[in-house]
Amino acid sequence: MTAAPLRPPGHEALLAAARVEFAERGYGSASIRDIAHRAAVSLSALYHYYGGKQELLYALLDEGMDVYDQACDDALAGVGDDPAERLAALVEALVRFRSGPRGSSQLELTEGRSLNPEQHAALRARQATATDRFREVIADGVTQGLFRTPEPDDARRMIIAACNAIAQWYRPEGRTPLPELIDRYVGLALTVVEYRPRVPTRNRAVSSR
Amino acid sequence: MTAAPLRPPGHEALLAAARVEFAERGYGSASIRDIAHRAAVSLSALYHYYGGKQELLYALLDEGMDVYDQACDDALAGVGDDPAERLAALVEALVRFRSGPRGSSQLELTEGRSLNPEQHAALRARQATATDRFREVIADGVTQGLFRTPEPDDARRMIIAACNAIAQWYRPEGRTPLPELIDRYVGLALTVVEYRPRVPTRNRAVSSR
Amino acid sequence: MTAAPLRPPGHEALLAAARVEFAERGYGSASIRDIAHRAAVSLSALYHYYGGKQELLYALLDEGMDVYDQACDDALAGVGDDPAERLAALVEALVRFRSGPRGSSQLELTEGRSLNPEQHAALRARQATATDRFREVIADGVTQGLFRTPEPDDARRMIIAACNAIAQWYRPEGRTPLPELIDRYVGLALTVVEYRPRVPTRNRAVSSR
Amino acid sequence: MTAAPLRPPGHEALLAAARVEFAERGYGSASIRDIAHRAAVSLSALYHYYGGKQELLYALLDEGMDVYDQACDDALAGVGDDPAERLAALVEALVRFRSGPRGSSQLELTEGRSLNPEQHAALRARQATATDRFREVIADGVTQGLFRTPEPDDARRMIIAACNAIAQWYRPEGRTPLPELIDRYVGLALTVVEYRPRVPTRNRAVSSR
DNA sequence: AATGAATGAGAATTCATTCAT
DNA sequence: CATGAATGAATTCTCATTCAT
Repeated sequence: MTAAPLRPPGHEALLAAARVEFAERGYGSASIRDIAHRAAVSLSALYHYYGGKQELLYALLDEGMDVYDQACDDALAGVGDDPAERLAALVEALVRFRSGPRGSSQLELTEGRSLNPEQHAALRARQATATDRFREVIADGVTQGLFRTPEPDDARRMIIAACNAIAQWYRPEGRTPLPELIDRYVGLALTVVEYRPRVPTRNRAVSSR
Repeated sequence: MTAAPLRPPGHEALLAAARVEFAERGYGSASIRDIAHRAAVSLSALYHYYGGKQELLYALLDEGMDVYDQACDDALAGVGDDPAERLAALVEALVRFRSGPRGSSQLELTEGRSLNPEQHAALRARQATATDRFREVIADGVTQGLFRTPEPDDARRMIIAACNAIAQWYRPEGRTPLPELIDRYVGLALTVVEYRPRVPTRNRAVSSR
Repeated sequence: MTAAPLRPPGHEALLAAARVEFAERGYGSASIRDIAHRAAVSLSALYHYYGGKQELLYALLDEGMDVYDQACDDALAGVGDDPAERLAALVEALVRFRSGPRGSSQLELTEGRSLNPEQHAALRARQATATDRFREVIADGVTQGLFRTPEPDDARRMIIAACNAIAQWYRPEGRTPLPELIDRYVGLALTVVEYRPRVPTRNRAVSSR
Repeated sequence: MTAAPLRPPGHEALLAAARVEFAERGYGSASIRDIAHRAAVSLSALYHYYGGKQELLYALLDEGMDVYDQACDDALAGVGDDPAERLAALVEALVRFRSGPRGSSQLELTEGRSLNPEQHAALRARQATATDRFREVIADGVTQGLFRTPEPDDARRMIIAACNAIAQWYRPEGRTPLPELIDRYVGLALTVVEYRPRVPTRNRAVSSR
């Protein structure tokens, strides 16, 4: 006797197929038949698992947020309190997400409009949470005098927009290795917030005498 | 006496209506009936002017590029040779475009996929031209030692992505006046390219003695 | 001052274009725009000359009957009273017509249904006249004992059907020269009516002694 | 207990309705809505069964060929080797087909142009097979000296054209009983090929002495 | 006389969804 | 649980025709 999988076997394939079709054609032009076909699943099975096209899209976007949230949490858990370190961790998580399969389509950014109001609201709440992670880290840095940017909101938007845009041009088979890409975007982010590292404590103590 | 418009009167309304519908619902979900209705034009008239839905989208995106290209040319014509000045001019043009009605939807970025291959290629060619304007200015700045960024490509992508993203959140009726927004994004752009102004020649001459 | 042509210059080209389009696509699938385009005539000009699609079709079929009727009259005028000679003349005229450009499409046979009742009736009246020519000649032959066929109606239908069918397979650029084709179909027609030439009177009188 | 029909119940009605509409109006002028309506079937059901208008036409023509082929096979199976007998059997089958509901419209002859190239080719291949049946029988008769026609191809075309034309004028409710019609067309066919029955062998042997 | 612009009616077709089994 | 058949609503688009000039 084997344990039943939590989700039917078709789910993963279905979500992957939906991601491809929605990304390639857009929600409105994508056909639910093609999605089922691509997933090698009967149309009826799709309707058995999901309530309809919209719900499938929502499940897709929601699962993407799951993955991204988890990645952010993991990244932050691995670093200390330093705002620069934390910002770097967030940027790394976002760059990894945007350069990977789950985030390579900007479905969350563009197809939220195709959800019904409740789904749309729920998605935006999750997105706000994701934005807040950046906002808080940058605010911390500013408070501590490490980030000198006079416009933290613009800086945050710029960083996130830049990372999101990676999905538009980055191809994993290209010549830029991911670690190098991460380094560069972390560097850019720190530039944008105008990061000025603290002078080591010992020196300052000395000079204060 | 004013020059007669080159295009029939319905065109402007039609393109405006199409922009709204495509932006709100996405190409696939937008109905050509609704577009005609919104433009207060008969469906037949729409087909009289444009060959179909795709062609309407193409005309829309193409006209947007016309406006943007013109804005860039005008902006560059008003400044001198200094790379920082020129970059500032380009950023201003892009911010203005993205915060205005023509560029407030990111249709060019997301709905190019809905064009046929020829249209898609034509659009991408125009987009490449637009990108090149930034690339050249940044390259100039780097060559002259004014822009210290080690990764001009990433810097360029970041600046453009940030400006593009303005369309996602900026509302003209909001509290940020456009000139201030421009100032901030110009500042961010110069930060990103790590602009270091040349020391004025006279001072340097004096100190060199 | 030159005499104005009875029909505007576009007429011939228009009818020729209509014949091709109707024959290739069928009345319902043919586009009046394509016809005008093929005739290098503006759509408005077409409507200026003809009342509409149906009227164009009628003019086309009517003109075809003009040509065929004329051909039959000419053929009969060239021969004497002998039923076999007259039948041969009619067959020749029909074979020539069906193998030529005007009759190469069987529009009169198939697209009469697309005419309105009055037009349809008028066309059928002309077709009946054409049929009667054959009927009378065959009846003469039977009366005179030259045609032995017991079923003159079937014989007539067979001859006409066979000649009409030429349009389906004959190609002028093929290897069968038209005169030979005519000979063969005349021969077939005489076989079908079971033609038995009269024995010359003098000989019979001599032999009867 | 009867065998379940291989095709859904709507198919028969749909094909019959399509035959009527296509025959009365022509492919291009016939409306798929009217066909569905006449068959008392929803438009969606029609599309569920057939891929579209063209496919419906193809199914119709193909089914007509099925019926005709079967009729020819049955007719030939019931007679011996004698070319005259075999020709008579083929003529009977064709006259029966053309005077019956399946063949009363000459759709195969006129609307093949409305098929796509593949369908068109497939149909023509079947038509060629049907033609070959006549060709072979006539060739046999000529070889055996029974058919004296000097132009077997023309004779064949004439016979087939004449039988096909029956669809244009024959009405089952008319005064000609079908068996009589068949006799007359068999007689005509034998006349056209110039059939000369073999003199019974015994007599010839006797007389040759 | 001649025409380019405009249009309303209707065409084929697609699609998400439901339902009986 | 799972599915194949069935469907109504909506979509894009074409076309013969008209009309103002």
